[in-house]
Amino acid sequence: MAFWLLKSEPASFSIDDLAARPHQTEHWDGVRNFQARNYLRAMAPGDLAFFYHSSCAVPGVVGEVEISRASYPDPTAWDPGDHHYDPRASASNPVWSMVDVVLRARYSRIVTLTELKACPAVAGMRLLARGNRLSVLPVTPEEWQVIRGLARR
DNA sequence: GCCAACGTTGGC
DNA sequence: GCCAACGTTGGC
Repeated sequence: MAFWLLKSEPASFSIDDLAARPHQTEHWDGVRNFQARNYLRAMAPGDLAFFYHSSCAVPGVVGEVEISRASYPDPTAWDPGDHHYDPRASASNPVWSMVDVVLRARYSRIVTLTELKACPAVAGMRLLARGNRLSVLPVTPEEWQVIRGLARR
């Protein structure tokens, strides 16, 4: 079982939006970066991921989701009306993948990016690497425990 | 709104 | 295969 971090802009899709979904589940679609896609493909049902709010007033980890379905073709890639349409993709050549997630925890407070930067125990995490822009990132078991602990403070 | 960092594209 | 141009991400 592995740990991950999923970024989302709350103006587009927030953890509150996920909480409001039927069964609190959602397709994690629209990823159009190959490295991020490969991480999606490495996910297994039962894996856990932090839900991270980016490009907003207070960026940070706001909760946890569980991967409820392993990766499968992302049909938004060959929908010409979709914002993430990719002309290379088709039903026979999907190119892009997505997973399903289900909400597992909504933290009572945000573990802010500022706080993570100030925490030596997670100084090496991928999220904090210089110039990092990936929307799907691996998290180590140690980082998972530390951040989860911060959430309870 | 600015800017640094990065991935992708396309000319050569 | 190189590299400049461009688009995107995301913090500030």
